[in-house]
Amino acid sequence: MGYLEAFQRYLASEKLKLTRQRAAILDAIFGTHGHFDADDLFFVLRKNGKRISKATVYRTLELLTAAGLIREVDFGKGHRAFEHVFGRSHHDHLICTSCGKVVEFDDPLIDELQNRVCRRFRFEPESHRLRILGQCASCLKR
Amino acid sequence: MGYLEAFQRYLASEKLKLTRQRAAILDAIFGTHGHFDADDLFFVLRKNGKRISKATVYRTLELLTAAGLIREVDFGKGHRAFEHVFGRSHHDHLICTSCGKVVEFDDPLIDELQNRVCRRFRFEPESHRLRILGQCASCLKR
DNA sequence: CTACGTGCAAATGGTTTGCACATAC
DNA sequence: GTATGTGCAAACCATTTGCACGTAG
Repeated sequence: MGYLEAFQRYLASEKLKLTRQRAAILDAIFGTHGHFDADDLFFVLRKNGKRISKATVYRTLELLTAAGLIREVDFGKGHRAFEHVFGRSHHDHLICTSCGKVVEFDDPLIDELQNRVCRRFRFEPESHRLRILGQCASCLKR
Repeated sequence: MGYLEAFQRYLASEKLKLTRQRAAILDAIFGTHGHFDADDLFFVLRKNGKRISKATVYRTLELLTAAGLIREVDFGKGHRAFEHVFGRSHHDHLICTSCGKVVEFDDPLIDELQNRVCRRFRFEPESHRLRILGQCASCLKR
């Protein structure tokens, strides 16, 4: 199942419509890799000749988050960034505090930790967000 | 060493001054527990008869973060929240996605994980932020 | 004394919203 | 046909900033 189909299912289940704007935004998102924000998307769309208002971009980002196709990530800064969820496996982030480089990683230890902590406090685990901060090899050399 | 002394040291090292406003903000912060934002602080100060402008509150929060006495935490929402660092040991957060309750925890496994990941990607670890999301016991009962 | 700090009010900037018009189903 | 969606511009709102005045060291 592709991302478009997944989105259509969500839209149908909520009695919402698939518009040309929403399809274009979806393509723009899954046509690129890595993290993006509303502004990035707005300019990618414009470069492709799609003139879609920022209001619509924001509204669609919210929709896609609710649909579980993307999720919000937070690397500080003063604005929101997002990343793909659909078609991607779980991962966390390692961030260089000097140059801002972001490396994605996955380590099974985190699940063990998550379960242990949840058991201890009687929570039902859903997900987690782990950011490790440090300096990358090239920044260390300088 | 108390938090005031720690702050004074930082100020002196940066050739900055300890004003009555800064002292009042510091007291307001360490006189309460838990997380807070600029607005909370502004109203606590006002309740105590201290009329300090929000601009100064924001400027002081930045200063205290730089001094390592507090740190920014992020629980979503559209604004910044902070928590004490001074006098507190390291911990991470377990957050209930239903009621928003925040539980602080510490588990040594996270250090092992942090070191392992950093070794793998040749990073020098500095710190991490882990949030585990789930449902708390009382929300599960409902 | 004088460099640093404060309050005020205005500016900022990402995000949201009201509304008239457009369109998917 | 009609409920939903879009574009636009205005509104929002937390945060930041310029500037004249205040004050710690």
